[in-house]
Amino acid sequence: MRLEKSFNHAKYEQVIYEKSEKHIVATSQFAAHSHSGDPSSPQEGRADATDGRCFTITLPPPNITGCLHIGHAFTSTIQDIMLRFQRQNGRIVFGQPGIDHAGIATQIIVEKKLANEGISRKEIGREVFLKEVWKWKEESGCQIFNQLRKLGMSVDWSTSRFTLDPEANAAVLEAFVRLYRDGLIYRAQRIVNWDPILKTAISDLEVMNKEEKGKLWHIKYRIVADPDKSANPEEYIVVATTRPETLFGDTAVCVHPQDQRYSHLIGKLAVVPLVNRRVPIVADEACDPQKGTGVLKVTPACSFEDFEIGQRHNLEIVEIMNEDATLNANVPEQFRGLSREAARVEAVNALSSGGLVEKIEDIVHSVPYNDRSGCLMEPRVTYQWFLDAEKLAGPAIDVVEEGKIKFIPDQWKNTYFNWMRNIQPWCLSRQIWWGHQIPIWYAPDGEFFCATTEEEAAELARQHFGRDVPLKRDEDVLDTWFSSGLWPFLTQYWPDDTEMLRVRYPNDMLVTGFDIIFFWVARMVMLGVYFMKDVPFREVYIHPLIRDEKGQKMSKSKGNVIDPLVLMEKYGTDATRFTLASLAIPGRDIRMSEELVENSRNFITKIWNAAVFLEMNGCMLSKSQKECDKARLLGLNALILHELREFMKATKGHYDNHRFDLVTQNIIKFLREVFCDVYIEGLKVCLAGAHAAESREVASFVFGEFLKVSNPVIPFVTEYLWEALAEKCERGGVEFVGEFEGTDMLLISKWAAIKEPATEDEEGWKQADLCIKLTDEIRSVRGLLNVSPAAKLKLMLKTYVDEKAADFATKKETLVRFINNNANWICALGKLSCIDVDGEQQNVLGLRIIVEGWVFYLESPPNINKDDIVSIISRKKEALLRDCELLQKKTENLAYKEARFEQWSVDHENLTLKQQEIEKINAISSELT
RNA sequence: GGUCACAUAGCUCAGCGGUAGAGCACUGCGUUCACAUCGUAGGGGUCACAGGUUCAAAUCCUGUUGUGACCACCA
Repeated sequence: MRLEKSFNHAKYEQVIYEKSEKHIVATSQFAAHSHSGDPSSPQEGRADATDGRCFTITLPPPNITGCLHIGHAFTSTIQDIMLRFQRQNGRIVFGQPGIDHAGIATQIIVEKKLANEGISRKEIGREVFLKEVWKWKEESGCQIFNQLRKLGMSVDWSTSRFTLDPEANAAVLEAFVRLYRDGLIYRAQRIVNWDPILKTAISDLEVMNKEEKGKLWHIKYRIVADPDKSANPEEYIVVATTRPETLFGDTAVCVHPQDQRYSHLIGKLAVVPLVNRRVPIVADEACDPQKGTGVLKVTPACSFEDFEIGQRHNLEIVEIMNEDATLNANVPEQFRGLSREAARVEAVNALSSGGLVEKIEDIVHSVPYNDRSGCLMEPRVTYQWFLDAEKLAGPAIDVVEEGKIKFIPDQWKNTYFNWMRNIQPWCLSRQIWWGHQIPIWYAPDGEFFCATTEEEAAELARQHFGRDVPLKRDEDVLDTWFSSGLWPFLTQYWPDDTEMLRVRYPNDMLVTGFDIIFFWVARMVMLGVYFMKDVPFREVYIHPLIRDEKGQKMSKSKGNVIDPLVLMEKYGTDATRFTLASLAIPGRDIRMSEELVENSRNFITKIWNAAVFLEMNGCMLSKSQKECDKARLLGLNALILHELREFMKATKGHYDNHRFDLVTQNIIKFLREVFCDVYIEGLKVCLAGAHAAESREVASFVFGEFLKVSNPVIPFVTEYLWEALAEKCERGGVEFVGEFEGTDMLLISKWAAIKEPATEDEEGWKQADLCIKLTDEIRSVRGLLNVSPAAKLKLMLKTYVDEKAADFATKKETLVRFINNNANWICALGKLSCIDVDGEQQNVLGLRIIVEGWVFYLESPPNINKDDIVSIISRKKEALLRDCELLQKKTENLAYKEARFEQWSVDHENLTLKQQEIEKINAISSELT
């Protein structure tokens, strides 16, 4: 015996992966459409029906800061299943691996690391700092690739790209320059979300609003009725604010135009306390009369809404914050240099002592934080580079509306549309160092030039000024998502018109989480359609979020993270992948627990044990197996081939529809309930008899196909068994261990053709199916009566419910012949001593088993009393009566008969049969009593 | 405030017009040699509620209630 007790994943996964790699590389060669005709060519027989196009997935590039977490494992498993399924079915497949430089995240980490060594970024300067980041990237950047290998990702790692490699950098700058020259990128002074600790602008998308307790200060602003006179101390307007420290930047007071309470004040001036600035009282729809006092203080430099009001009313912008959110020189001296928190306290004190605070209210409001750094945001007016996203959004909406990109599940397109239709200018610049530096050069007078290289910029400057001027490059870098947005074509060496770009773009599929739709999916569509004139991918599979078993988000601080690396160590990669696949239900958050992985491991052991059985009985797999439509003599074999056909058809459908949860369900059901419980159990008595050779052949074939079908989900154990049970391995006593050769791997094996069976074969599986139902009934009865499996009972075929039917004699002859030919396994499954098909003797105390109209007597087991039998019979009768009632109602429905006659007929026939069964049972019951 | 989901067995979830399904949990029986990481038999649900469409609704539509997510929101 060569197979061990169970699959030793620790020992073989890596070996198998290494053996797979050459096939993975060979099947992902992009030049598939130029068939060489060379039989040794790895693409032979591939790629074909798809005009030579690759099945391509661009894998979402993980951050260089990243370590494989359960979310990566999930999304990667889904993608790898897709790749493996397509590969098995003969296509060239390509998964584009890569890593993202993750600007802000990486800079934070390296800065912290350096800070621990007592080095500050500012001190060492940009160049040295960047060297440090690259050094750090080389040291720790690629560990996630090894983790993905361990997960079995079947991609050609030599094609990996980094978002900041030289070619990527050139492409990103090229994209920027083109967009700039097309008038879509501009520099503007606008209000942005500013992180005062990182000292950079960040994206709206990275801002998380948190509900917090806060205070609403009601502050009196005196009114100046006549600009030539001073304010009347008795006349004032009360504004309500949560941020009194920003009043130093107030340049207006705003009320709603229809608000009766304040209409008389519109056009007059108000005096901002503490700074004594006279500001206009303006009317604007943005002011909500219901909120606060209905009066808004307008600080264009400190609030998005105020900034817009300021634009509408042409208000002055008074900046009051430094880049670290301390107050600047534009505030009265006593407040300068204070932090915003301290300034708030001081401002409120000053206002209170002046009697200007009318009321302080406790409220709950939402406050914006940087999701990444956790820092409270400070809106600030700064110069930034913007992309006019609105212009790109139109076409990006169209392609989804036209169905050129399909979201799975479909409803996510609403989220996409919603965002696209309200799109804001995309702030591209970040005030950090790690990333693609913006390709803009400034002349001393502030004039700037956009070019991909410094030389080109210098040339532009020369043309502009008529002489050489010193140029200084913009210090800022681009938002990380800008390069990500170019990723599907950038990775194929755009802007060069490469063959791989033509073959791989558009991608077939993108797999990602819903949290990335705005950040990434939307940007790829906008930029892809813009630069490539075609969608970046045809389908977007949005997978759910993995939560813990209680439905909570996993987080390190909660300590509820499930580490996929631990799972893979403990239960094996196959068990981990199988579990993740079984959870891949589109559209709903999912709950994950270690227990589920344990169950999967147990199931894999079940597969293993089936293999052990086959091996023990000399059922060796033939690697040349091609189809499953041969007629078989033994009914059990016909049945399993039929079941295999159904299994393959259904599972292929689920793979095609990306329903991997249903794929795993099918795999479990087939292996457990069909292959093990029925087929192997029956086979045990058939391997010695007349049909032994046929049975070995069929068993091997079916199990081999099962391994193929399961391989995309559980590649390692299936690959191992495929080789371990292969005919050629049956070498004189050579120990298999460590000899995994990896030839003719499942990885590249096509499934057998699924053909409809010949008629005589169909008869075979139908009869066999009847007998399976019969043995199920027998087992059920035995279970209810607690009859020991050791007690073999005799079964007699008594009669058919409708003996008067014209084809009764033929039917009976067929069944009798079948039972005679297949008695051994039927007896084995039903724990019978024999089946008497003449059935003339009657045992009044026998149990009646009725299946599809056939009535059998089961010899009554010893020590069984009549009451038990009566009770079983009456239960059966009750069930039949319930069925009849429903069927009666249905068949009496004339509209139903008219609308769906075929189905009605089936129901009607069924009803007749069941009614006859009830009559039989009634007769039997009267015999008993 | 806007949008989108979701409510089915004790738990986690499939099913999405034609007699309610799985896994786990639970109960009985069982180590008969592929498998105790197991086998075998079984119990358990008026499919949130109310209307409507239909010959027929868990399934389609409308509303109600509850839950969740996302977007907007620093008065």
